[in-house]
Amino acid sequence: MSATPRHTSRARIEAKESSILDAAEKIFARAGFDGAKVSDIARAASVAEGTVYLYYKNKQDLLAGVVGRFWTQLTLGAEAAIEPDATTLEQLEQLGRYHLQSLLNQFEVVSLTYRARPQQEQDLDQVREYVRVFDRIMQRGVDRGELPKGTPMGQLRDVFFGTLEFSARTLKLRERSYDHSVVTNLLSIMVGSTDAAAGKLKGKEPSNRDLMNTLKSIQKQLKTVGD
Amino acid sequence: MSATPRHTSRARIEAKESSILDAAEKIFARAGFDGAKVSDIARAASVAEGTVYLYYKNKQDLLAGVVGRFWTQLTLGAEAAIEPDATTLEQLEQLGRYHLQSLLNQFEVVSLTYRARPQQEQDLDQVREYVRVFDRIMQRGVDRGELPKGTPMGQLRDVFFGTLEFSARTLKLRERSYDHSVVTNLLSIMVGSTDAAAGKLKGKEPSNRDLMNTLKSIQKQLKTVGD
DNA sequence: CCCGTATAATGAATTAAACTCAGTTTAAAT
DNA sequence: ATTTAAACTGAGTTTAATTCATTATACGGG
Repeated sequence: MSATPRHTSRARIEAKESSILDAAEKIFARAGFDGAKVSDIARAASVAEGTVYLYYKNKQDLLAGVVGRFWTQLTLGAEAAIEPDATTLEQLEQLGRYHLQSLLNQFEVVSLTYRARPQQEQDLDQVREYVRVFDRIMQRGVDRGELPKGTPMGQLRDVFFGTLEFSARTLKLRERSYDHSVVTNLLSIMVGSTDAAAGKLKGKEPSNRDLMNTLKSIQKQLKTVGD
Repeated sequence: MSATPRHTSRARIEAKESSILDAAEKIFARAGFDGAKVSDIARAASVAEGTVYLYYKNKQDLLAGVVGRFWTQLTLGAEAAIEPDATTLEQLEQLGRYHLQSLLNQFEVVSLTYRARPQQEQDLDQVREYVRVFDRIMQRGVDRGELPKGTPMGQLRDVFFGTLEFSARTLKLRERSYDHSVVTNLLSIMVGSTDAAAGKLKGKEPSNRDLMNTLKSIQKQLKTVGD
């Protein structure tokens, strides 16, 4: 008698919760957090206002639900977008493309992330989970010998996500659409630095040819954009 | 009779406005935007609640005032922190240090920036003004010949500010204090890419020695941090 | 198939806090 | 000292989040 749900199937409840989240996402994205009324969200979900509060403690918590689900889905999408057999560099490019494209496509929801919990409490767990996709790629790169042992992953993670996020804002601000060169350029920069570190840690002097190729690819990529 | 202020000196009014902003900054930083009550802000400024609304249309507008003043002061501080005669690289390092330190010291106010106006209307003008400090350094670097003519300033600006912002969040999250190596590593990466571009645009093959020095400096800096 | 009842849902009532505005005070020009 | 427009005040209004007493529903057992 303990494991028996006394009422209402799990599926039914989850469907309702999901429809509330759908409605909330729509209204929050349209009107922003302050502009969104819980009564509007309830109406959009075909539910009474009080029902929302059965599923979420308050409006902030509802926002956290929307944002959390978004990042969870993003994690799944990212994992699907990455080919397991590709090289580390290719995987980073796949993640970079996917990330930038997602930031642009769902700019409003991403923006809501920063309203979720300013810095109080534990940060959004789902965001941390997403970031691990990057960490896994890098770790595998090190394990495979494609990246030097001492690669500063934490630093590069901030470079990767920080740059993409600011690039997305810049693109939005200038009303431009997805631009693949942003990702390519970013990777050129990161690769330059990891290659450099790799050279030393492998203990062999890189040949002039190797160096020139690295630098040429960097310079080639950088040229395609300009300001 | 037109230019004569009929009542109350400008200085007096500006002092009051400033004291309201001081109070608002204190309360917003302490409690966050939603947690801050206008009545608390009014009390902290020794002013009636209605008076706040004589100076600011609403609570959002008050927040914009606080955030705007912050970035304006940041611009002044940045300009003071940069030695006019230093090389471009040194100036970038000075700006980077100053920026990261400011982000960490005033983390709460910086966070409020993103609540100010999600993406609606024109973005905070004062933030744009601040960003120009970076642009001026880069432009001067190009003019002086320290940076290649085709340096993609827009891209590098996103790398610079994006990385520093995410690094600041990471440091806060891990409860670490200012770490200069973050700036140094970032510059190594950026310099690597500009040097590469410079090599081509100057039309001369970089010597193996030059390349090795660039890469060694990058690798040296990267080594100091780790994850 | 119907009943009992625990769970889920409702929406009117409560509360909290942003915002307004009619009345009062103040600064400075005369 | 008087005048008066600008500044200020804070009680009252409004809006919207949150609560909770009441009603509806799902479903296991009879």
